[in-house]
Parts: sequence; C-alpha cells; structure tokens
Amino acid sequence: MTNQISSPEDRLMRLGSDRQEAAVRLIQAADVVRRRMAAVIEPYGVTVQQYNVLRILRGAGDPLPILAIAARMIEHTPGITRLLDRLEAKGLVARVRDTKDRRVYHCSITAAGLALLASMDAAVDEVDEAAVGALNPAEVSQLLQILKTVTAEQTSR
Amino acid sequence: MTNQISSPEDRLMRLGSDRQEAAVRLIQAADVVRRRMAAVIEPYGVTVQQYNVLRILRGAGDPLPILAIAARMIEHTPGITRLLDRLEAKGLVARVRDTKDRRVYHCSITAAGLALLASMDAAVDEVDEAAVGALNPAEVSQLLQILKTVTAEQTSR
DNA sequence: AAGAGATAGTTGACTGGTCAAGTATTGTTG
DNA sequence: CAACAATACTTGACCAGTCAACTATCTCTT
Repeated sequence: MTNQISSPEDRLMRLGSDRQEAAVRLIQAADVVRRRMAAVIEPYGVTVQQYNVLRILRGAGDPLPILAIAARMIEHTPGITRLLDRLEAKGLVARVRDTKDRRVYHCSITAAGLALLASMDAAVDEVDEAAVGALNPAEVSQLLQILKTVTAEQTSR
Repeated sequence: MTNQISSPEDRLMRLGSDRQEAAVRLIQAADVVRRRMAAVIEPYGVTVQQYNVLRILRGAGDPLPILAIAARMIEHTPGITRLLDRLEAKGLVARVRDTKDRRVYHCSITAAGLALLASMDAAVDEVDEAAVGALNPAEVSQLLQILKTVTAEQTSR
C-alpha cells in the first residue's frame, strides 16, 4: 500500500473557516448517506431517484401532473421526463393525458409499482434509520433544526 | 406511527421517524448547498467536481497519481479518468507517465490551472461561508460534530 | 376570431457517478 | 524464466442533473 493517505476521513483539501468546513462536510456526509441508501434500493431494480418518485406517487394517492412531481423533488423539470420514461418502461408508472387541458399528463403508480414499494418498505425504513444511526435523539433533533435553518436560508437569499 | 406532514415548507412524502426525516433532509440540504456552490463556480468554466480536483492538486503541491486523487474525492475511480480528460483538454492539468512504474500516471495542475483557481478563491470562500451563513457559531460547531459522527459511523459499519 | 403570451412537457447536448470488464505493467512464485 | 496474481488505470454502458431550445396547447386581449 504505497498511498500516502494519512488520516482516513480527513482527505479534505485545505479548509478555511469552520463554516467552510461545515459546508464541505455537509456535502460529504450526504453523499455517504446517499450511497448507503443506493446500496439497499438498487438491488430492487430501481434507482434512488426512481424510488423517490414512486414514493411521491404513492403518498399522493391520486395521479399527479408531471411538473407537480418535479416540484416535490429537488430536481428540475427536464430530468423528470426521462426518469418517468424509464419508470414507465418498467411498468411501474403510467402517464395519461388530461382530457380537459391537453397539455397536462397525469402520472400514477401502477399496481406493480405499489407492490414493488411494499416489498421494499421495511428495508428502506431500516436504512434511513441506520444512516444517522450513530446519533442520539438529541443530536438528531439538533441536526434537524440546523438543516431546516440551512435550507430555509437558501430559499430566502 | 404518524405520517403527518404538518410544517408548511415541507412537502416531503410521508416520513417515519425523526431519524428518517433527518436522513432525507440531510441529502436535501446538501443539494441546496451544492447548487449554490455550482452557481458561483461554473461561470468560471469548470464544474464543482473539476474545481475540487484542481483544489486537491494545488493543495498537494506535487503531482499526484490518478488514484490518489480519486481517494481524496468521494468519488470512485472510473469517474476520475474522464474528469481528468476534460481538465486536460482545457489545459488545466497535465498527466505524465511515471518513469519507474509505467502503470502510474502523475497528474499535476498547470500554470493556467493555478491562475484560474487564484481568480476564483475569493468568490468561492465567500459562497462556502454563505452556504451555512444562517447558522450561528454554536450551530456550526454542533453541525460539524454531528456530521463527523455520521460520516464516521458509515465507514466503520 | 387572431395573435401574443403563458404553461406543460419534451428533446438535445454535456457533465458526472457507478458498475463491470478491459489493458498494460509490475511483482511473485514454482 | 514462465505463468499467475496484483496494481494502475481506461473503456463501455447506463442513470441522473442541468441548461437552452423546442412543440403543443391554452388563455387573454383586442
């Protein structure tokens, strides 16, 4: 092993203030969590984003316009189109044109999609918990409050 | 188990425990921060990931083997190759084959790369700070500590 | 009713992340 | 020294995020 990586998790470049370090580490930590989720979700044949769309559709109960789905995701519109293309190809969602406003397509989760989600629920809930499992309840609520502040600032600024 | 979506700004799908919510919000907050950084960095003609590589190379001082760069990123190897391809095409980095071990390529930042970074430094430092700017110093240090815990758990588990 | 503008969604082109499989080179062992 | 394993990357194929430009449809004004 000829690599000169000394401290395991400190492979960060130079860091300025604590705030700068916090910003970088926030992104790193999120990537770690994301990967853990992917490891659980992808064996079921859907990606994390595809899974999120299915969850949104199940949660909504009713079919949703395409852009309403995009609005519930962090993502921008063009990505949703192709995401739904793939989900539709797998038979997990269906798109139907609105009869009144023919610009609108309503998207709904199919029975196959619901069945898939049902089969995943336990494993996914577990990994969500485990993702921040090293934190005690007080830390979890601190984290939640801090993240809300960060996200709120972004939209207001 | 309550699936209540009560707070106004949260249009998240059903959330189970606080831990599950924290995991989801962590990823959301990181995406918000990432986008803010992209908005500052990309006008300079490089992506956030490309910028990170340049920072790593500048920080290292010496040329680094390709895989040493990958190890400092959150990313896996195959991505690095193409990332460096693009940076090399822009003349911001250079790859040189090691004379002793001909499997190894050393990658270094060029003068143009250093100049680009220098022109970006102030703006980037500023956005890093602003990314979590809504937090007071106590919250920043709480966040840092919590994120370290989260990340540490991931690697150990 | 005709045209201007807004809205819903798609398409194209590029960057990036990921896996699996490939090539080139070196080190090791029988 | 020949075969085999390990190392350092590269390549191919797929999914996703993002921007700008496009089509189709609707609404509003005149």
